[in-house]
Amino acid sequence: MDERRVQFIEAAMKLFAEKGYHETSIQDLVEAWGISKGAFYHHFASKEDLLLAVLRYYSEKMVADFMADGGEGTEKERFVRQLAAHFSHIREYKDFLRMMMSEQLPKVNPEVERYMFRQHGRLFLWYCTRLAEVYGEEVCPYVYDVAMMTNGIIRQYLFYFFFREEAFDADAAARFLVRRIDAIVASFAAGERPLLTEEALVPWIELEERERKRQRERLASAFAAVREAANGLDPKQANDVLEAVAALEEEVLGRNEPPRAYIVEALLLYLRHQQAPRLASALDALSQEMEAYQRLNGWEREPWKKR
Amino acid sequence: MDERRVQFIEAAMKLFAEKGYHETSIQDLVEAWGISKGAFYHHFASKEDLLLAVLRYYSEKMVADFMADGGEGTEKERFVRQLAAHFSHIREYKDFLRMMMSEQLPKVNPEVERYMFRQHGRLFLWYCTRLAEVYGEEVCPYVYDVAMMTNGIIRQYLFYFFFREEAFDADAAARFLVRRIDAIVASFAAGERPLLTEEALVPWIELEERERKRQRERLASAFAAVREAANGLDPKQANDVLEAVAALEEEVLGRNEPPRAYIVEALLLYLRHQQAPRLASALDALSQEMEAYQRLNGWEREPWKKR
DNA sequence: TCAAAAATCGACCTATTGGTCAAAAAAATA
DNA sequence: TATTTTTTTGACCAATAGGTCGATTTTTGA
Repeated sequence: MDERRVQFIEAAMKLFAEKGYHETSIQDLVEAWGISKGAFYHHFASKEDLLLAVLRYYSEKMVADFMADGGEGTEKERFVRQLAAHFSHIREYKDFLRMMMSEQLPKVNPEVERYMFRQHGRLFLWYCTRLAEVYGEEVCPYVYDVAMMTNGIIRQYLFYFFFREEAFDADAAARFLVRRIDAIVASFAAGERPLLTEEALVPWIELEERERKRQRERLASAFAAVREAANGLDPKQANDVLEAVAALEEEVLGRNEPPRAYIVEALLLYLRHQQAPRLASALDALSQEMEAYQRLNGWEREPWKKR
Repeated sequence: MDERRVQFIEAAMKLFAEKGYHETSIQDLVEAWGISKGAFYHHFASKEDLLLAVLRYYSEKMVADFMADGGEGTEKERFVRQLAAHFSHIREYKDFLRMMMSEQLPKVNPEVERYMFRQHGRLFLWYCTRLAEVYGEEVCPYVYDVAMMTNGIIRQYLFYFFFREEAFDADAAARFLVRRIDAIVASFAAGERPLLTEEALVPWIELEERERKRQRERLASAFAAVREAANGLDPKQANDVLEAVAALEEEVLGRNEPPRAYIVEALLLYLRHQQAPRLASALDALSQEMEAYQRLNGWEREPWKKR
């Protein structure tokens, strides 16, 4: 990522954590960074865009770090090491955690909310699979409960860890907490019924996933509608249009990366230039669906560039 | 409390939970409630005042409800019943919890922050004493750890409980969770060292308490300074002043309730009317300390009334 | 019944905010 | 060196926010 942007993101996070998102004006940001307002808007499309970038940057960094390989040894040893690493890195994420846990996550932007929600689910699922690996098959019926409790316990301790000033032994803490989790796991022995079941959780943690799938279908049918509309054209033109549509579909649905804006825009422009009213309205619908699809996938849109 | 005010508070919480504090303008509030802006400012001194009132109202209600007597039976049975009651009332506090847990607690006002922090500590201490009662003396060395985990687990489950639509068996959930806590408690058998010790926690949970004590001392010395200054006056006047000061001290420090503003103001006015420069500056210092003291005690100031 | 007090109204004010833009400076490219 | 592109500037803008205030209506209480 643009190095300059990273610097800005880190400085912004500091301010956000100190004063809160809403209370930090762009003027503040710009002064702290020693540049002008115009320059700010050269790097970020809006204040919300900055917030999203900040959240993305830290969240991604932290989750990746959390999920890093724990090295050699048994699964449990690795798990302990993963936790310990996370605890000892906590100071790096202090600002981020403070923002996330103790105060506000602005409701300003549904995109932000959705993104954080998804991250939450991602972490939870990671706990589930990791705990299954550590404790083997016996834990599986209760894995959601164990993951829920593990998550809760760790969150709570994290909350404490950065309120305390002195250093602490992250390794000992991790071992200590895992021993508690051992006890929780062991307590399920007697064929007890779990509180959380997969079916009860699926709508919660996979709400996003499902929504994305549905949007994908909607998008596909928008493509179909454009193809349909192309039938009304003369054969030569129809052929051109269909090829362009195919390319567009490939760009948007065929790859696992964010579609390249210039390709999408170029193809749309080309298609719009085919003078055909029926095509035009189908294209409007299509571009709307494409936008929704990208938003749902949390693909970062490039900051707006003047030309 | 003013019934009208309560209605307003509840309506406001709904809006805050839906749209977020910052995104809810006074215009929105006023429209939702069907009154005018002027009327709003008749009931609340400012938007922040409203927020504080809202937070206070719900927090107090919820904590009180949580800490309600659990009825008959062994301590553990009562504890389970307390938890179950809390779980089943959750829908009443949905808005509040959503605001507190999943998203924003606006950083707008240090008073708000301090208040919520204190509530947090209060709940934690409640867990500590309650767990000690339930599990007896053996748990005492680990009670802070157990409380921390209990708190974490319950928070996390609460978070889940109100994302789920269907009803659930609060009683079963409480019993289920307490069984896990049993296991955690049992796991400490082997004379293990706790992670959290009282001395490590005291600065955290009693930071407020200590600060309040210190402020009390500062206030007392401000009173002493005024008395000192009164010595320079002629005997008759000095006597009047000393009596007024004593009355003021009684009002502010002697009772366990918020001092009545009109008494404090009247006495200050009276004292200020004694033409004595040395007294005046001591009085300035005093009124400042009094304000700080009240703020620290979280005493709600009456909404400003026009006269 | 009537005057005093409380509650309500809504036009109005000021300050600030996020955001724009034409022009200038700096950097990159040829 | 000349020219194009990127980056930066800061005055400017419209919108909106929280908040005020004198006038008006409603309620209270004797």
